[in-house]
Amino acid sequence: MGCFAMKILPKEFDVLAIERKWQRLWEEMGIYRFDWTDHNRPTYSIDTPPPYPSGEFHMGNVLNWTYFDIVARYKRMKGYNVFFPQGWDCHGLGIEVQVEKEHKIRKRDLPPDKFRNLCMQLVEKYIAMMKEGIVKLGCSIDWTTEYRTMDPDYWRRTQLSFILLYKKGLMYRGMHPVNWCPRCETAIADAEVDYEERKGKLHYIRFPLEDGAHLLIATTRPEFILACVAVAINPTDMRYNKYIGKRVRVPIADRFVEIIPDEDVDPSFGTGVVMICTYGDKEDVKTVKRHGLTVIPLLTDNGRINDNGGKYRGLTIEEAKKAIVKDLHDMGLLDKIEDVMQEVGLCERCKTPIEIMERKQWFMKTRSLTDDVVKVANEITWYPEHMKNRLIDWACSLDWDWVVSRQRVFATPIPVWYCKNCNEIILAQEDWVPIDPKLENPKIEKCPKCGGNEFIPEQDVFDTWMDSSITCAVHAGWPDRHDWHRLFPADLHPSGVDIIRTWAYYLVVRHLALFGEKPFKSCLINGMVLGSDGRKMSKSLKNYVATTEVLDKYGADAARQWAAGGGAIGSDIPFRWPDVEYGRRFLTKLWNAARFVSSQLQDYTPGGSFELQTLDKWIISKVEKLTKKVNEALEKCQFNVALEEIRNFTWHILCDQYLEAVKDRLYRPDIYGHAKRKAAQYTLYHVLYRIIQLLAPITPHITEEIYHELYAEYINKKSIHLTPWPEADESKIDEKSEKEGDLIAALISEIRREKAEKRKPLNLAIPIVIIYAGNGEFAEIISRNKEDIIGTCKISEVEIKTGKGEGKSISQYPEITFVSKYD
RNA sequence: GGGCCGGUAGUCUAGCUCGGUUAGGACAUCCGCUUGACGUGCGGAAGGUCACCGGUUCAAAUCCGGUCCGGCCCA
Repeated sequence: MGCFAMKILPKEFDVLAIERKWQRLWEEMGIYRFDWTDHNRPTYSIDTPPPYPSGEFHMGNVLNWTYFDIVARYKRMKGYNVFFPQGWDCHGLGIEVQVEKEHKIRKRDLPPDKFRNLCMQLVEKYIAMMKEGIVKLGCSIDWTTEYRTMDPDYWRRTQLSFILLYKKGLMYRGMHPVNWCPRCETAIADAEVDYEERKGKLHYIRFPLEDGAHLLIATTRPEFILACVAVAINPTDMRYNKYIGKRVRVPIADRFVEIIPDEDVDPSFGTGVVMICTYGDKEDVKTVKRHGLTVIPLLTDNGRINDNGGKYRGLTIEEAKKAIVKDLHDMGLLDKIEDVMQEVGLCERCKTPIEIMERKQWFMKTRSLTDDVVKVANEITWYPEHMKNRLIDWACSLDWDWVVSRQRVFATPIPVWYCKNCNEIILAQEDWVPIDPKLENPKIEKCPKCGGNEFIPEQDVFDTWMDSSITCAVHAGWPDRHDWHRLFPADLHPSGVDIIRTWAYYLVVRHLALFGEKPFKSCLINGMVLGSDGRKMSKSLKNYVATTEVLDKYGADAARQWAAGGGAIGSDIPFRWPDVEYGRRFLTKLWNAARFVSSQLQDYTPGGSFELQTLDKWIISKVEKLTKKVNEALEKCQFNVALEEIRNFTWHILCDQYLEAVKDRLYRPDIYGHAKRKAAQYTLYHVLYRIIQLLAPITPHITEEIYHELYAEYINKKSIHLTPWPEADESKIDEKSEKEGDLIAALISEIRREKAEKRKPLNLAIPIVIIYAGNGEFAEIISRNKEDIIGTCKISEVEIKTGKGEGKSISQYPEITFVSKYD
């Protein structure tokens, strides 16, 4: 090994410039690309959730991306061939709603391809913004994998997966009640419904019995009286069960319906008598199904009363409610109106109250897979573990199959036609996709059933989750690569605590249905980012902090420390400027420590002979233990633990204690000898290298910069992120030296502390220090290490006595005391 | 109503899995110091009934039961 020249780090360093430089160089070097040709290293694949580009890359994204970028970098250094893709989940109602607002149009006002183009333009704008955020955060993404779900090459896969599931009998078309947004005019899934507590009104209405008496029913939705198909009471309710089987007349609708028993009726709510309508709420759906009642559709797609509403036809729901309440009142059938709190289902995207409607829709048979979902959820490793309950609880609570069709525009087309003559479903063949049935006919001459040759394209499109719930297979290369099982199941799926019921659930159910396998082996959950006031961060609460504000002020390495250290994974993390500032101060501290090392190692060459001193062995032993702890923490995704260990070690053990203690040895080899200087150089060289390696996954930029200035030439890897991850070397763990070193460090601190307390400058020489070691063993240790003590504390003359004596005692070592004489 | 999570100095948080240090840290506050890496620093001080009640134990922030409060998700 020849001489190598370590550069002296400059005093000033521009964090943002360093970060931008490495972000550019990493991409140029292509060091984060997955190597398909490498069959030696084990693979590690991350199922990066493609974000929905509908705004900027916010602090919630920062938290999430930091988490799995740490994992990616850690695994890469551990020797894995890491696959870290990035896509964009483009389709969806959110973008459509934004385009409608921005251009003040409705989706039906334009031809579908024109509307689609407006959506794509908006998505591209947001992708550019979010991509900039991801790059600025320093994520080690393989950008050659970038994809957009709105590209036909992606929807080819969505369509293919549909065809395969249809052939397996897991997709069907049918009339079933679905959640319907009357503003967006589309079906939506359970997962897309938000619930909000609102004040409603409970109307008490008289329903005449045939014998002239009447039953008083209570309802929050009197307008649905038009679609009343039965009146239900609890069979155990002694007040009413004599009426079971009798008929009542429905006012307004002027029709007789049966009084039926239903155990779900709560006798204590309202009057204990409820009207069953098609459909006022989800309960109605169950009751109608249980009793085989007829369905009277009442609403049009845009939420107005339809032909079944008689004279109320054409009114909006609200208008109809008003009119009907008035008419009931005029007829003397309205007893009273009370305020009541009720849960209202809202469209997640536009906050319009949803309705329940029956339309022909496509469904996936998800409920038949629930047992398998539960089984797989138990096989997956969850970080933190209790999060698996969320998936299991959700899967078991689903009442309905997943409605996968949407009456929208900006989405993957459902690759199906219907024979105009016999209504036969014509499913696209596997080699026809991607295909938009609205633009192309099926590639067959005639209907296989009736021979008809005219086809009606399916107008509906897929739920966006149909695109994003096959990413594990798509990332792995399905269906184009024969070897896609190399990366499937994915090793890690990262997810937010709020989307376990959607993203994680749909991924599991789709991949199970398609391939009979779990999509990912482990699932890493991030909590929500809260504002500094402790509430969920949001623009409307005015506690929002933009990512660029943070990154441009303190840089990515500081922001990543907030994300990694702000709290445990899975728990909500408040955004705190002080955390980011502390992160930045740590970077400065690390830089200065590295600068000191670089200045002291100018003449250092690895090799040669020297003997490690107690404090050298002490810190080397401690850094091995640190390595062990960081390894254990990262294996469990305890990023906050790992970061805290490294920071405390760096700041206090290395900087405050070791560096101070060896300065004199480094500065004055003429007194202490060159071998002892070299021992300190060797120690600094190794300890600093170990620290920047352990820190590299969390703060990738500054560690890369220090690596290149100090180590690259010798280590001979073009990036610290390509160096092999350090494993703890047990042979260097040396309890005896640690014990001795702890004593020396404590003694030094105490002498310096006393000097400070006496208001003396630290560099002032102390003429005499007398140490009473308390026993022979301590005396021996202290005398063996007295040079470090003398040098660090600037002591002219030290006397070490074996017995107990007067003076100030040393914290943790009550038997040791010392006296400093300044006069 | 159900499930899950949480309640630790002025604020935020670690520790709780597997009981035993003086309950660790950050920010803020106060006092002191220009020290041949760093004043973006260093040294020091003050600040806590670990929500409450009970149990297990030689020993509980940690384990168990209950209560109260908050959050999230669901009905």
